Amino acid sequence: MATIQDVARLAKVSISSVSNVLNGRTERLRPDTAERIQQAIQLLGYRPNQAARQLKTGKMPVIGLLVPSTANPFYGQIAAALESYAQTRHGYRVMLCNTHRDRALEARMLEDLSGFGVAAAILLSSFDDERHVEDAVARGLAVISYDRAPGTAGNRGIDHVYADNVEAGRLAAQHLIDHGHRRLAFVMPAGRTNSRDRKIQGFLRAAGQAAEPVSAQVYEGRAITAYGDSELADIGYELGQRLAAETAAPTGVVTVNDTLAMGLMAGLRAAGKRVPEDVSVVGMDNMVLAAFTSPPLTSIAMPVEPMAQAMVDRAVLRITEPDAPAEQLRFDPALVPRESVSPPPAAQPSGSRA
Amino acid sequence: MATIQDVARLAKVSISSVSNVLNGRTERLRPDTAERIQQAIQLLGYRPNQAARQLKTGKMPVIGLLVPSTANPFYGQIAAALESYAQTRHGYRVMLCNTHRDRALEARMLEDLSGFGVAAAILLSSFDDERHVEDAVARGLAVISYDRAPGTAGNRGIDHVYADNVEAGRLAAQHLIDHGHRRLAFVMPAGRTNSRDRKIQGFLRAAGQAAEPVSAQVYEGRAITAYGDSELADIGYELGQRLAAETAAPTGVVTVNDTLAMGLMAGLRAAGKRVPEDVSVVGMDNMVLAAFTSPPLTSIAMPVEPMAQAMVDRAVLRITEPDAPAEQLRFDPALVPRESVSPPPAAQPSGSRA
DNA sequence: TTGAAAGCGCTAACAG
DNA sequence: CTGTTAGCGCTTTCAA
Repeated sequence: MATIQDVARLAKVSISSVSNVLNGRTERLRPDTAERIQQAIQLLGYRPNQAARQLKTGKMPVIGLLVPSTANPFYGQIAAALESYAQTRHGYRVMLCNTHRDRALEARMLEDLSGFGVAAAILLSSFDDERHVEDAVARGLAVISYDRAPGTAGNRGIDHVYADNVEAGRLAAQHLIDHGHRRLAFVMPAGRTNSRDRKIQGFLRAAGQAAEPVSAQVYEGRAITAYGDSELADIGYELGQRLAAETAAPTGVVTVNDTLAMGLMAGLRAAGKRVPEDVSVVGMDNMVLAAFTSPPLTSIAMPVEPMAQAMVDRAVLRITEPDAPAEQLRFDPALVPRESVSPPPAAQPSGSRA
Repeated sequence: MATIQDVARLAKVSISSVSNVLNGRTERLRPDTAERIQQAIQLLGYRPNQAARQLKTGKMPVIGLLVPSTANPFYGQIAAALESYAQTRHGYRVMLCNTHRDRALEARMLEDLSGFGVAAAILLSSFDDERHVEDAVARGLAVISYDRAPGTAGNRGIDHVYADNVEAGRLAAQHLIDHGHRRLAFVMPAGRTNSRDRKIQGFLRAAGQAAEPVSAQVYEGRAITAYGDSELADIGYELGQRLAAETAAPTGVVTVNDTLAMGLMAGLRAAGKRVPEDVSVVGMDNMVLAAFTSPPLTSIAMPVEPMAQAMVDRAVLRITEPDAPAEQLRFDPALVPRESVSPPPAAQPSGSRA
C-alpha cells in the first residue's frame, strides 16, 4: 500500500499538502499543485490508511450493526437497507454482528466496537432493559436502538427508532374482528420483550373494544434458543399443530412476525386445517416473501426503508455532533391485506367488513 | 477510552509489560505482576485501540464480506454463518457490503477495505470474470471467492470455495426424471453466470443421459435489476405464469434457487396450476423456509455451514500466512426430497423411483 | 502557498 | 523480569 509519503514524494510536495487535498482544503493549494497531487494519487492507487487517520482524529467512518441474526429474512432485509444507505448516502461502512439474542454477546460486541474506534452502533435487540447497553453509552458510544419504545428504563443518551407496535397489534386484531372472527389468538415464541408486549397490548385492546364480545388469548411457543432465528418457523409450526388440536380453537391468529406465520400455516395445514377457510392468519413485518406464500399472507408492514434511513442518519449525526440530544422516532405500521384472512368457518360475516 | 498508558500507570508497571499481557506473552511476567495488570485492565474497562495496533502491525482482525444482498434470505443465512464463525472461532469481525450485483460497487468496496487495513475479503459475487478483483489481489488483498468454479479465468491467488453446481443440476433433473417427468424446464433470471451455467450443464446432462427421451428447456426470466434480490420471487412469479400458459408445458421444473421457486409456485398457482399435481418443482439452496412452503419445497441443499467455515478459515489463513497458496475447495450438494415433486399428471410412474 | 514537526496508542526490539 | 524507545501513517498547528 502506498502511503501519503509516497504520494508527496512523487508529486514533489510535502505530506501536508497531500493531506490538504485529501481533506478537501483545496483553497490552500495552487490549482496546479493540487492537480499534480491528484495525479500522483491516481498513479499510485493510493488509499488513505483509515487506521492512522482514526488514531489521529479519533473518528472512524464505520457504524456497528447488531442484529439477532441475518438468517432471519426480516433482519437480513433491514441489514441490507441500512448498509446500502450508510454507504451511498454517508460513505460509512458497516460492521456486522449477529448477537443471537445473547445478552453477553451483545455487550461484548459493543465493547469490541469501541476498540475499533466505531463511534455509533445500531442495535436491533430484543431485550427489555438496556442495562448492558448503558455501559457502552457511558463509554461514549452512540447507540441507536430499534423497536424498543423509549421510557421503559433510564435510557438517556440512547436514540430510539421504533414502529408503533401497539398500533400494529391493534390493526391485526381489528382486521380479523372486521371479518367476523370472535375467537382470536396472538402467537409468539416464549419470553416477553418490549415489542412483543406492545403488540399484545394493541391486540388485546382491539379485542376489548369490539362491539361484540371477543375472546383473545396469547399463546407462547417454545423459546428461541442459541442459533435462534432459523427456529422461528419451527416454533410456528408447533404452535400451528397445538392450535389445531385445541377444542374451541381460535379462528383468527395474529403472529408476532411473518416467519413464524409461515411455520404456523404449515403446522395448521399438517394438522388438517385450511388457511384461511378454517383459520385466518395475520403476520407482521410484511417481509418480501409474504406475498408469495400459499395463501399469500396478510401482514402488518413496518416501514423498513424509512426506519433504516432514520437510524443511519441518527447514527451519523451522533458521531459528527456528539452533543446532539437523543431522539425518539416513531413510525406507523400499515395493514397489507392479502388472502390469508377470510370470515371464520361457522360465522356469518358481520356487515362491517373492512 | 482508557489507554495502555493508563493501565500501566494504575498497575505501576511500564507499558511494555501491559502490552505483553495483552499479547499473551505472560511467560515474561511475574505472575503477580500479570495479575495486577489484569486487574487494572478490568478496573478501567480498557480495550486496546485496534487502529493503533493495526498501524503498528499492519494487521487487522477484520474480514470483508461482499454479498449481493442480505435481503436475499439465502445470503442472509450465509452471512450469519460466516460472521458467527469468524467471531467465535477466530475473534475476527466482519465488515459487510451489499454489492447489489454491481461490478463497480464491488470493485470500490474492495478498495475501501484495503484502506481499513482489512487483509482478506470473502466475495459472494455473480460475475463470471474476476478482472475487477484481480486489482485488489495485486494490491495484496486476499480474496476468497464463493461459488465460482476455478479455472474460468486467470485467478492465481484467489481461493475458491464452491458447491458442485453441475451435480446440483443433475440431482434436481434426475429426481424429476425418476418420478416419470419427460418434459423438464430450468428457470432463472436473465443473464448467465458461472454458477448458473454449471447448474444448467448438469440439468441438461441428466436429461441427455436418461433412458427415455427427455425434453429439457431453459427459461430465462427478466434480469435482476438494481436492488435486485428482493425481485427474485417476482421473477419466479412471472415465470410461473409464463410456463402455465405454454402449450405442452413442462411438467417438472428446476429453479436456480428457492426464492425464485417460491415465486414460481405462487405464479403457477395464480394461473390455476397445482403443485405438485400439475407441475413438480425442485428448488436449490434448501433455505430454511423451503420446509415451510405449501407444498414443502424439494430442494438441493448446499452445505452452507461447512462452506462458510471453510471460507472464514481460508481468509484467516491467508492473513496469518500470506504465502499460503490459494486453494480450490469443492463441496457436494444433496437432494432434500419434500412434497413439491410427484409423478406428472398423465404419466404412469416409471418403475425406477428414487 | 508550502513545509516541518508533534503526537494519536500501540508493538517489538533492545537495554538494563 | 521490567523499562525505554523508535516508529506505523496521518492530521494539524505553526513557521517560513
